[in-house]
Amino acid sequence: MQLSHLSPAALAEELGQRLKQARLNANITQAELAKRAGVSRKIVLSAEKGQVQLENFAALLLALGLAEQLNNFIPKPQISPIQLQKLQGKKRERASGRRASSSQPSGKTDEGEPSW
Amino acid sequence: MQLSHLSPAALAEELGQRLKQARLNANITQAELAKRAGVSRKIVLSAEKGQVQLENFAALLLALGLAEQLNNFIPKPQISPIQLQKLQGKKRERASGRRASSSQPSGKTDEGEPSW
DNA sequence: TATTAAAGTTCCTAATTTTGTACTTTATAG
DNA sequence: CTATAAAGTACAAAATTAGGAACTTTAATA
Repeated sequence: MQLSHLSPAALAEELGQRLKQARLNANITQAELAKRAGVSRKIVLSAEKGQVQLENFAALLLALGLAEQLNNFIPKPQISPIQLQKLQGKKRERASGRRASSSQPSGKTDEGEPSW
Repeated sequence: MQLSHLSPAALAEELGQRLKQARLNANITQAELAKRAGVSRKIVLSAEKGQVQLENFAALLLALGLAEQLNNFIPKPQISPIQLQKLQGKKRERASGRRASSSQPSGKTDEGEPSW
């Protein structure tokens, strides 16, 4: 499945469905999960539709024992190669962006180096 | 890092920080990311603190090209072994829970089979 | 097929988030 | 060190979500 081709809403919904499947695999009810996660049943209900606050979603993942898997998702931030190059000592805390050196206020603002 | 030992709030916050690091690695500003994702800059700001609606978080992931990685996180739901056993034909849409067969309305409600 | 508990819907209120603009602080290029 | 743009804060209004209880629908067991 191509998650990257989905709309934000569709992607959130997909995540909700996967959460639901995980709950069913564990064979626990929405009410039980809600209790374990310390949230209302309504949260579980809407979370499975993809409409939740990240923190509540996190609570549900924890309650289902799925938290560790998040490491595979967004791995602990690594300094990108491009940065390693530029940065001498300290780590970046802001995006760079070219200076208004003198003239040529070209249209494009970014898109210099692709991500990582 | 032991994500499973964190509180829901702390876990959400950790995810926000990782999102931020990913943005910095791509070297784009909050404003740029907001524009690309079609959300307000404030969303980016609070998302990096872990306070966002899942859908907005999804929008940011998409804008950063991190969506595919979600497959590693909550993999496409698989039917659990326990289910494969029980289910003959159709797939489960509700958690089971024992019936009130006759008497013994014991205290415990679930916790029969551990997850998967 | 009948029973019954899980899941989904509804309503109103309370709480929180999101928007948008403006201003302050601060990292970083030069 | 200085200039400047990125990041963070603040505030009021608008929008959305969350809480809680009650009620309806429906999957799954026996």
